[in-house]
Amino acid sequence: MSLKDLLDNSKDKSLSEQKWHLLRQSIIKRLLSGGNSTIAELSAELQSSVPTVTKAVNELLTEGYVVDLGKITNSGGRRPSLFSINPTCAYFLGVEVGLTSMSIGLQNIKNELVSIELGTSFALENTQESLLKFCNLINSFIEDSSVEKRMIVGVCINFSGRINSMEGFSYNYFFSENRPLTEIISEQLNLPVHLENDTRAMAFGEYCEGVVDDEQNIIFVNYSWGVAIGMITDGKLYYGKSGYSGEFGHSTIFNNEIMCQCGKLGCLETEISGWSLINQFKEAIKDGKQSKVVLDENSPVLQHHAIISGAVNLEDTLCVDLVTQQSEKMGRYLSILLNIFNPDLLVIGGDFAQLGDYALLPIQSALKKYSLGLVNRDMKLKKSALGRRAGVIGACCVIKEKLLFPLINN
Amino acid sequence: MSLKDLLDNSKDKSLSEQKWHLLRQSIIKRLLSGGNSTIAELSAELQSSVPTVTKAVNELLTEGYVVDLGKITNSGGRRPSLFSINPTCAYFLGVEVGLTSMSIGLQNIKNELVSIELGTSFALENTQESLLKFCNLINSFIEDSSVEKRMIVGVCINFSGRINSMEGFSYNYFFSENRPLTEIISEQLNLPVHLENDTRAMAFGEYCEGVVDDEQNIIFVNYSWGVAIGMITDGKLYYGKSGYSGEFGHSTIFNNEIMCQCGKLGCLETEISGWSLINQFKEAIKDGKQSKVVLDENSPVLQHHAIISGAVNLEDTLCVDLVTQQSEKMGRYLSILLNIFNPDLLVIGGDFAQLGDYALLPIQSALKKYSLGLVNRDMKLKKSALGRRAGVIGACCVIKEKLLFPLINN
DNA sequence: AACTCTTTTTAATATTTTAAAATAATTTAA
DNA sequence: TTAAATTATTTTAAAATATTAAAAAGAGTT
Repeated sequence: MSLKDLLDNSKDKSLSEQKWHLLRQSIIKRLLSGGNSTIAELSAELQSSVPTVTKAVNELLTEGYVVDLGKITNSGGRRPSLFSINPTCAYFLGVEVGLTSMSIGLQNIKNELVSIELGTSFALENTQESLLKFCNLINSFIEDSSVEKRMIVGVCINFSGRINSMEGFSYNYFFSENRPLTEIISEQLNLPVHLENDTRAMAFGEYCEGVVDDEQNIIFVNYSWGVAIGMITDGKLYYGKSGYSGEFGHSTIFNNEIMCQCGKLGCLETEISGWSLINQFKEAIKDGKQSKVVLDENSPVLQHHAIISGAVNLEDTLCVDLVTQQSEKMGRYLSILLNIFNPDLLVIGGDFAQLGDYALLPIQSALKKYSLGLVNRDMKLKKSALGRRAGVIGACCVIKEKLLFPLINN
Repeated sequence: MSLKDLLDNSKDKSLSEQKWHLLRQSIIKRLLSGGNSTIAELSAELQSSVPTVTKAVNELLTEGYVVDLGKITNSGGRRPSLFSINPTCAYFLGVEVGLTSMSIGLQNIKNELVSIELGTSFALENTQESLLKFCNLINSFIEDSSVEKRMIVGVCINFSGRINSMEGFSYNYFFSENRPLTEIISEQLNLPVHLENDTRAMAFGEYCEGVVDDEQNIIFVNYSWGVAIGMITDGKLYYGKSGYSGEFGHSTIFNNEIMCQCGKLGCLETEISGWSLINQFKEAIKDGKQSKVVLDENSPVLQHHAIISGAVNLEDTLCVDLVTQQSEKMGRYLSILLNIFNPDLLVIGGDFAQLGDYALLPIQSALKKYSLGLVNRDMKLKKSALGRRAGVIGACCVIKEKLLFPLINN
């Protein structure tokens, strides 16, 4: 029993075999998206007769894809059996890689988190050794988990740098000119591998298991060290042509002379981002402002966390002022996106989401001020619900979506 | 023979009737999207046997939905019959309303323009009389056309003001609090009516019949009196929550003190738009600049056209300078959209598209300068192919899509 | 004119649906 | 409380429908 034959859509079958295969897929699809169902419900929705559906469900039952949850009560009459996807029939692995640490998580097919490991220390370098170390850490995680490796059907790895999801190439880290990185890692793990942009994965995580209810048009802002957005349009993750969409942080917005990490002048990130926050903090101290927070000169990332924590935990005036100013600016420029997208929901995620209302309220008021009323009234503003687990959970959801796509979109 | 029963998806049929209905729909769908087909092709793609498909096609043939185009040659063997949608089996009406004129067009189901009337003078006012006049003009157009009214299956009307496509309400023109405007017009025309944003319709027109080849992620810029964008994401027209998406022109971009037509300060339109072009022209004349163009003080819209025509037809230095400056600015701010969308294609439409390279080249160079290289390399920049017919043709395509949606998405 | 390739038709086979009967549980009424 | 009526699922077998595979037909090629 493996998902592979269920997903296999090769055409080396006779017509009636293909149709039977399609029916089985439709049942799985229905159970995945619509939750548990009775035979009668499946029959009505899949436009197949009760005897046919019964036969197919029994087949899936003995193969282990589906489990019988027992009889349920209804408004009189014979009680039907309720069927569900067997949650242990497939698992999905999600990995998030940072510069100094990585996180790994494992979910079953019902999106239930089986195991998660956040912030394992790992030095991301552009070497063969680093790549092997990376793969070994993942393999160890799998061995330590309670799940048999053969039950894992795929892996999604999030990178913050430039990657091409479609072709499986990574440009900033683990770069390899000839072969797609996915192929190399796949060889080490012996599992299908998909590369994903970290912000996009976070957005999808919030969509599947986070703060999103029924909203179908969503902008997720990853407001952290840098700034990027992930978009869900009409209920589908948006990629753009090559999967580079969402680079909001490198929009040329300001006429300042600050050089961005990307090399251009005046990017949004030069005034609105974790790294610019540090510069603003240092500038203020130089100007004689006082603060309870002392920065660790060795680690920029720790500095960024210290300022955010200074605002939310210590209520340090300077930190609060700085994040408020930034957030209001962020709101002003997010209003451009609001006017363009008319979204149902705007989610603030990333490290700045920890600030809660310190970030959300200035953003909200700036949105009110700068966006069109009609568009602003249509939208809800919320904070990420998954926090720092968003990336890993999102990765698990992404690889599930990718692998089950032929099944889900038919 | 009317499309209605073919589109009818009501569930008051037996299972086998429903399935048969679905097969017929699938054949029509295939012929609409994939072009003409033989029975063998249909059989392979629809996963039904040749005898079954033959029976269904023969049924559609006698009902008049499908026509036999005769035998075609292939690589030896018996020559198959090629089948096509009957182009006269359904017609779609598109209407574009401006403040002083309107345009109407009629297309058949194969997107062939049967009749078009551009720039019929009509004064758009918020009165009952104006609305009745409007409907009468449409009814006259239909009578004057060679097509029987009963063969027209729906109407799409484009407005430039705020409208809610989903609910059928118009806010700026023909406003009615209680009943959706679509309902009122529908009563007068005795046809199903859909309201659409003009820029979105233009974008869809270019997608279906204009400059778009196979691109699936497209930004269409309606660069005219105002500025708005229409988006196609993953091959589908994007609306947002209520259909207000695309309001790029009212993004707060500048820190100037110019009041926009929308009432806010610093909108993109205050420096980049047809109406701002007039102000810039007058300002320049006041500063002593020379120009061959003399503006008609009575009509702002004519002024706007005069300056654009001055640049493209007279090669007037001032006009060329102004549109070049504006276009470069436009390119700079479009680069934000590029970074966010990573589109395959950026289409410049609206009145400024008449400028050709006077507009396109400055936009292109600014895009190159301000957008991310990766994203810029992914994109093609093109000029609208449909010109001022984009709105009407787009409207026809939109109403066809709306009505055939259940058929197309199954 | 025979051969090859492909579509179309035909008839046998297989599958699915339909409808009726059986089962099972709840609701109502005596 | 108990039994009948009601509601709804499940099973069964007959009927309807679609598929398969073989044969026929059509059209070009050797």
